[in-house]
Amino acid sequence: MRERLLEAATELAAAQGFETCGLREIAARAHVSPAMVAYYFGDRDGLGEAIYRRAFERVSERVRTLIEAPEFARRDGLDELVQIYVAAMTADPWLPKLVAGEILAHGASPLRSRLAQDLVRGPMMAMIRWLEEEQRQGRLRPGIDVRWMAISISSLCVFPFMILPIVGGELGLSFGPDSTEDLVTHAQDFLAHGFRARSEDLK
Amino acid sequence: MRERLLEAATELAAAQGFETCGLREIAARAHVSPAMVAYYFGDRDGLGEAIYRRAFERVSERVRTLIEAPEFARRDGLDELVQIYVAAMTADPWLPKLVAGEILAHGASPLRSRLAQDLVRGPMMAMIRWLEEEQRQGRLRPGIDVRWMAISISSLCVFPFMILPIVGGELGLSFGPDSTEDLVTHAQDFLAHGFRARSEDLK
DNA sequence: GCAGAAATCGAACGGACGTTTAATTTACCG
DNA sequence: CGGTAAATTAAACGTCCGTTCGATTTCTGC
Repeated sequence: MRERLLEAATELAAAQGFETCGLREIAARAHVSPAMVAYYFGDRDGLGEAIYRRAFERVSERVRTLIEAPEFARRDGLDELVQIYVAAMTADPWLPKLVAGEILAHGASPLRSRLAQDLVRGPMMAMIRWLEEEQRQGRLRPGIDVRWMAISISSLCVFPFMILPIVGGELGLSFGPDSTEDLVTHAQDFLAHGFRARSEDLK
Repeated sequence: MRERLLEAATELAAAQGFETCGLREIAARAHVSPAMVAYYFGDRDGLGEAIYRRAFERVSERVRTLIEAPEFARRDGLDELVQIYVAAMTADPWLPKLVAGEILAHGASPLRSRLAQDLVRGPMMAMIRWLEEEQRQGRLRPGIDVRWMAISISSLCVFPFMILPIVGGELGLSFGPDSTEDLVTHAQDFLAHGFRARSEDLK
């Protein structure tokens, strides 16, 4: 039943934020009594810690696996990077909401800070190091701070998932596989022109 | 005292999310009794509506004013657009959190949906129409959907404000005027290479 | 200066929440 | 089969929250 509780809590936390959903609601969705939360996780915060830890570990694992795959280095890295990001977001639709919740969270929840740190020091640092190597080899434009590059890539791939549910309808960009494919294509094209080195950049 | 309540509630909502701060806390910060909320706004939701309406109206007004300014069309629009976005974000630091809260909000709060719609139909549509005109005149690369262009520009300028408080420390990008300036410079450079038409794009 | 209206307050109410506890069911094993 | 431990529950407890209400203060117009 522990796993059922984690699933229910994750779904509800993604849908409306963990802070706003009650223990009775979570327990009802998991078809157990609210007392099970105390039994398995000690208290409400324990459940919160558990679902955030599980979520971050899953995505961290996925991204790391993809970025360390042997075929990654051989192909066009930028295009691949976009696909990895977007694939991670579509696979776990609650991910952007988790990031959003992280922003809204109270100042210093030590657990969440640590989880965010793990995500940064792991996959994000791997990406930055890869960008550095690409830049050194002349495949990316020189003179750009790779940290800002990494942030821009994240922005292009993550933020649309936040804003599209709000503005997508008005813009005629429905939120489905089609739009996801368009996003990948657009981001790849944008990054190719924005970051990739060109003949005229090399003197 | 009505204004004082709105200010206090906005500050707290930006700091920790409106849902998580109590009426007594808001009232204490405004140096009034909790009963004043009911007196001026009916109930808690009324106060929530009021602060969101005020926030969206202010930013909508600011962006629209800037984008409709006569000197805007004459200068390099892309650079200007980045400055407008970043200026709006730094002027109202709670703005990214408001967007984040919008994402986490319960499915269908009709008010918030309407506010988001106003923001899209106003400033965002103005930006898209301007992009279309620039593209038609050959100053932006052809063949790119201007809607995705607009989303990318928003992403580059807004998302860093969400993610930097989380990962900035680890990356050595402190969150101050310096980093803001770097963000503007980087985004401008990125957009210039990514979207602006070049000689080799024109055949 | 006073009457009436507007503004503000303190205290209390009812409900929801997280948590605890004692009792009951279920599962395991000798 | 029986007994012990784990799992699960229903009910109750104390607390905090949003709200209400009657009383009190402050403003306003005559």
